[in-house]
Amino acid sequence: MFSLPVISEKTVARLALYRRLLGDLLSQGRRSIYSHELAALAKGSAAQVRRDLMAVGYEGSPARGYSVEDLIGALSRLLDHPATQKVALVGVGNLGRALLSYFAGRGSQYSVAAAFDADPGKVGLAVNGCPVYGPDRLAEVIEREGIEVAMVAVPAGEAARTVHDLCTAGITGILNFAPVRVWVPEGVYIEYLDMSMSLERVAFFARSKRRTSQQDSALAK
Amino acid sequence: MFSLPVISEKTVARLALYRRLLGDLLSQGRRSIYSHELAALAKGSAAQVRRDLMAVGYEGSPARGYSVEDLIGALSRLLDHPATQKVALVGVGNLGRALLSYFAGRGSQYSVAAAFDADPGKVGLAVNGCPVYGPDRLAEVIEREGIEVAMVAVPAGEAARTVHDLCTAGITGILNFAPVRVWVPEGVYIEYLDMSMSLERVAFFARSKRRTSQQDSALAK
DNA sequence: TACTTATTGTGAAATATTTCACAGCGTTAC
DNA sequence: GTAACGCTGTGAAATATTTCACAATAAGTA
Ligand SMILES: NC(=O)c1ccc[n+]([C@@H]2O[C@H](COP(=O)([O-])OP(=O)(O)OC[C@H]3O[C@@H](n4cnc5c(N)ncnc54)[C@H](O)[C@@H]3O)[C@@H](O)[C@H]2O)c1
Ligand SMILES: NC(=O)c1ccc[n+]([C@@H]2O[C@H](COP(=O)([O-])OP(=O)(O)OC[C@H]3O[C@@H](n4cnc5c(N)ncnc54)[C@H](O)[C@@H]3O)[C@@H](O)[C@H]2O)c1
Repeated sequence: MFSLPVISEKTVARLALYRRLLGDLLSQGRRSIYSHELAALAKGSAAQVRRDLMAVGYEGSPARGYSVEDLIGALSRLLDHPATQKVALVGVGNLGRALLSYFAGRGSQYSVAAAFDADPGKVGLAVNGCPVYGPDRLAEVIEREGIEVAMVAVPAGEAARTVHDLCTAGITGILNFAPVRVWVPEGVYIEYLDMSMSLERVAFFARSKRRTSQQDSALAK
Repeated sequence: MFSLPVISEKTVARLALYRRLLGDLLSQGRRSIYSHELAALAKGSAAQVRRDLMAVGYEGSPARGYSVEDLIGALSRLLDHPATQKVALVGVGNLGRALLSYFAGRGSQYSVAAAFDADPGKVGLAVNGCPVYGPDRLAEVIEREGIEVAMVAVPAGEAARTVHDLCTAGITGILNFAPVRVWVPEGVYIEYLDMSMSLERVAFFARSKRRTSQQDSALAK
């Protein structure tokens, strides 16, 4: 039993990416892989891959590299909850429905066990197999199901209240799709997934790319 | 006419956030703001805000801070295209439809001018005011509309082909929602918006939070 | 067996990012 | 008028992250 070496947010993001890439590789029948190969897939450097994997505790062999299967296992032990983790969704609108279909579809580590919506017409339905409750039952259902992580897809004006209620109900991790920053207490991790800001970033760098690179001919192939 | 001081990806992300926060502020009637106030909203430091704003070229006054309105203008001149920018969407499924409703709804800088889907039953429809074309018309429509940025929401297996076609059609910025890494030529900027990886990150840090902090009582309020 | 080769794990260097700290400057108060 | 205040812009220090470089090592070869 030893304390985690404090893994940086950036490293966790890359470890999750490695696992995804390794999963593809495994399904293609690949048994082992070298750091420089994984680096090429992840668009990073071999040294970075090795450095990141130090945090995981899994060791490869100089001759064979890393066992794809074992490395996925080691990453999963680090990244995943021991049991399949239940997730809540608040806001079953256009985005919420897409999320339900996405997370229902795949045999994922995560299952959306409860959804909440203020629209009485939606309460009581089951969307993609997930029951929809009224927001008044938030605390009760979250406690009963043992849910610790939630996704927020309510209108921007409702997000602050929703996030506060989730924190009160004992949630410790929140993925917020509403384009507003909200306060959370110590001990709660919140991440913002803001699609328009992503699009702004893409548009910005698209323009600077265009300005600085003439070699679009690389496409010729 | 002077060359941009090469703004880092992280800085651009924060500048976009500042603009969003300033927009909220402006609509609340706020006229000016100090770096430490903006920092508090953005969960950063005052020094970081000032450093970031150096890249924008806008200067505040020691007495009044920054004019909210003028700063939004300066950020927009840096971040935005001179004209409202047209965006393409490929894949009008569950996620694609949500995106169309989202970007149609707001008087955004970005307008989704064309959508593409392989399903013949969807071709010819207008979803949220956006026409849906067949994938065979990708190059033609993108050229005609002068589109430079695209969002990809097709199934994972189709993403590589779709991205390649977009690059060939002259797109220089791509926001990819499909959970696969794909190759793009020099001169094209691609960003991955991977929701399951975001959720994994949230679940991971939710657990480490829980382990390290007892002061959930901060919620008491 | 001994030699060759290619890779890993990691200390140390290099680089990128963030924070510190303070000179300089409008504004306000007297 | 001028002193005091609290801010901005920025060089320099501190910190975080990435890359370099190499000893250690396992496998293949003869
Ligand atoms: N649609 C997208 O693709 C998209 C993209 C990026 C961001 N977003 C953001 O995600 C959020 C949801 O977007 P949407 O398009 O699904 O909106 P939507 O209006 O279609 O859905 C919002 C849902 O939230 C429910 N709701 C409202 N208040 C609630 C409350 N207090 N508790 C529980 N449920 C409540 C409504 O009944 C509705 O079903 C918005 O903040 C939006 O800005 C959406
Ligand atoms: N639904 C979500 O909330 C969600 C969340 C995260 C990621 N994603 C990813 O986004 C992508 C789309 O998800 P979805 O739920 O909308 O799937 P979906 O199956 O509902 O929609 C996919 C759409 O793409 C179209 N399509 C297929 N091949 C095409 C091609 N070659 N050219 C143009 N159109 C094509 C299909 O006709 C369909 O309309 C997937 O890669 C998925 O993994 C979805």
